Amino acid sequence: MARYNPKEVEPKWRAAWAEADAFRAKAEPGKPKYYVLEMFPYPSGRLHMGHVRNYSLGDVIARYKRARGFAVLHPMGWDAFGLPAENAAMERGVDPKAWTYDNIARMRSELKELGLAIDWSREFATCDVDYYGRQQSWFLDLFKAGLVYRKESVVNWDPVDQTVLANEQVVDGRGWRSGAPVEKRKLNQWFLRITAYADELVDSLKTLDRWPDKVRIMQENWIGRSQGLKFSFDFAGQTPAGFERGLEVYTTRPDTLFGASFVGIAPDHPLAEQLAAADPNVAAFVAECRRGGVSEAEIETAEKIGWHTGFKVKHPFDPNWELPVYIANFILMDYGTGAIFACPAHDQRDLDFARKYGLPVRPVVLPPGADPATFEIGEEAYTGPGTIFNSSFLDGKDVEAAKAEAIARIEAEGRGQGTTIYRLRDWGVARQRGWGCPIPVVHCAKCGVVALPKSVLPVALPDDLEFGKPGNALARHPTWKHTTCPTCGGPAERETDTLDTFVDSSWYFARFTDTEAEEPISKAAADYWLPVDQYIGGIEHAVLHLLYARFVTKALADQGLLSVREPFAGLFTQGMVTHETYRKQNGEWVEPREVEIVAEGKTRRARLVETGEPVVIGDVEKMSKSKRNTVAPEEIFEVYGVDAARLFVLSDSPPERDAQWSTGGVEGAWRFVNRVWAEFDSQPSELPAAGTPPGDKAEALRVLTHRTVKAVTEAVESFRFNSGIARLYEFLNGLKDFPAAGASPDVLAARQEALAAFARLIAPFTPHLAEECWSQIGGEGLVAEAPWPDFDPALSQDAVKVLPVQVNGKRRGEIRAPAGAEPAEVEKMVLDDPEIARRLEGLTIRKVIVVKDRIVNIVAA
RNA sequence: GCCGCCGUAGCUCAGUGGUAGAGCGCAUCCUUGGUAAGGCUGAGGUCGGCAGUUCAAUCCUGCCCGGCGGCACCA
Repeated sequence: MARYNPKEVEPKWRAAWAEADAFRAKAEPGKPKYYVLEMFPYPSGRLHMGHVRNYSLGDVIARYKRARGFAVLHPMGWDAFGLPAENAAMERGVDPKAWTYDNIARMRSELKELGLAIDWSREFATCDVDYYGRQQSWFLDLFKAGLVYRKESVVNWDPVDQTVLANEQVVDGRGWRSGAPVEKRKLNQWFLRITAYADELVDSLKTLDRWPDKVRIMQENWIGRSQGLKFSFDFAGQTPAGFERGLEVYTTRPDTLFGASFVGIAPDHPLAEQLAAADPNVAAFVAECRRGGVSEAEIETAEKIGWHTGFKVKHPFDPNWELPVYIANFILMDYGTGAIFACPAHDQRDLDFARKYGLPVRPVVLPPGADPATFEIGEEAYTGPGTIFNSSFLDGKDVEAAKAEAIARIEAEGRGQGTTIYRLRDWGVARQRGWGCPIPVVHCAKCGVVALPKSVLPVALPDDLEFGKPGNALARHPTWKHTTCPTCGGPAERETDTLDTFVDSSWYFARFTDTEAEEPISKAAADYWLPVDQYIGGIEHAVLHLLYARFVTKALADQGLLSVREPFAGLFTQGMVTHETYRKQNGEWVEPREVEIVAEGKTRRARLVETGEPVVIGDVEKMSKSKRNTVAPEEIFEVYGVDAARLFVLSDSPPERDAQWSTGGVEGAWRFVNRVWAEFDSQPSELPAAGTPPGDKAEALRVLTHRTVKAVTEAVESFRFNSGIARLYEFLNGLKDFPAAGASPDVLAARQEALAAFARLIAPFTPHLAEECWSQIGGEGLVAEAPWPDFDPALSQDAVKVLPVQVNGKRRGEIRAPAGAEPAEVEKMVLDDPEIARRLEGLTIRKVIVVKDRIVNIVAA
């Protein structure tokens, strides 16, 4: 008997797939198409377990859909621009371009080793000039359409990475990559007008029914649409300079206008700045407001503080009612108008503030069932539904009706307007970095900012950028930026900012549909393949990449480059790969490979392989370099083969949850691979002639086979790969009851059927093993090109059912009945059964419940 | 605070309105020409807690407890 040797078997089949060009995507009209895509990797240099999991998941889908007769597109590329290359350049003096392409070469070979059913002919990297040049082309289209603009604004500046960050890239006030506290800087910046699509980005989330709710909710929160009212207060008495037209505020609660107590402005509101310039005390207060931290915890606990400006405004519905104007630290300049009217009774923040400064608290929304005479607000604002009272013409209305009425009244008086506002900001896309896609515009002293004509594209990066020191290598290049203005022919300077790498990844899926096309996107190919039917990646991109890609798709559709308005019809967010952590007594982290686990009874202890020094087993955490709890895929491939690694990572947990890597687990998968092979190896090549009628035993095996096909098919369809694999384990265990040695001809034939199904069922998970097994039993061609097995519904269930019999809900016996037996018939069988009868002695039968093919319950007393 | 997910064997996880399952680990035994291995058998579970619906609840409903994730001074 030959031992299974993945080191020989696996490369052999990869070569066979390449030889057959098995995974080339071909648009075939009349055949249903399926586009499966995993988020493409950043070429950091090494494949990690997260990649193994991500791409194995996608590969299961790709192989399964192919077996199901779909024309499948499953491509691979590289998200190749970005800072790590520049950092490597600075640290090690290498060229970012060479570094990146070297990494790509290494990772490509590692990915190929995984045996993925990928059409490698479509591979590209975003740093290929063929790619980013075409990105510049559609960037110019958006420019022309007014979706790109430049403005001076306060931006997030990452002092470590020395670049601007988009709002989405600032997490808890820190740069998402560097972790450095972000500074505010006023810069000329390039923006993409994502807010023009805010409504559609929210509204069409509803159509993405194959996206996780979680991601849709996160995007909805991020866009943060709210309907409300913008209106102006007139000043009473003294009017500050520049505010002759009043003080504009935004509110979502115009129904509570009669509960107004004061008006608040943000510390960096123009009025506050004006006052601060004139009065050092105000300036000191504003400075104090700014000192507050930016983290959630700090904001949470920050006390509300205010400064009474001395100004007063008139209530819009009662000119004799005057409200004081405060500068308050809890008001944000970059939301709404940076000014609010406060209704303490129905807003907690306003209430905290009002209590502190002794301002009136007047309830105007009466909760259902409350008595208007006695209803009072304590330390908790009432924000629920109710009936408006104490509110003149709004009295008696519910909250929604009162909102509409208040807005109508304000609009009629010309004081303001019902408005929808968003938390979403336009996307700042310029980065002051050299290793990125150049923005195709020039600055001309005479003509200003001039977009280049498409005829001069691509604007390629120079090959001799100098990355040895911090800052923008493109800006300091001696000659690159000097050019001529396409409008006037005079001297001009190229824009030296490059595009955010999220721009690169916002359309790559469309380019994959035809990587040869002259134009950025081949309309015909995109129309055939898009949208991506199944997109797979990490949850960390829920509001970054996934939002940008949706926006760019819509914008490109409006420029006529695409037909779809949503790029990803189905989204799956997979969990992370985790591992136990280990530390020495001195607290130093230790890698799993340096540790051996010893079981002492039921407790596990760890020690260093080298010295035997005891090691503390810590928490299970995401594999990371800092905790040193990583396991290198190539070392696993070397020992157990690729299939065992794939199998384990797919079988360990549901794909959306974290998977915990363990040596024991991968060893279990490896043993499974060997047992599968042994089972196939034991099948004789001489088989009985077809048509041998199956006896009971053969029939039982056929039932097992067909049930397994059904269960695995359903599991794969619903992304429960781990369940599917669990069924395959059970299938293999079940096969042991039907050994080839000494089997009768009919059983041997049933075994052949079982194995033929088995090879095809494991093909998406362990493709190399599947080929070897398929070939062993004389399967035709490659299993990668074989159709998915069908199941016979009649065989996927038993002919004879074992029905448990309960008496008063407790199991008291069982009977065997033909499948589909009628309740009356079953009842008779049960009551005739001597064992059951014994159980019922002395009891009166009240009721007999027969659930067809399931169970019988006798209620007796 | 709001929203979402999770709680089943020692561990990692399947599963189902009716009989509780896999891998790993553990124990017993077998094999010793698959051997830095393989196989047989087995033990181990109030299915987080309480209540409700039901003939019957691990599963449905409600409340509670515990863990994880996202959002949040957004007017």
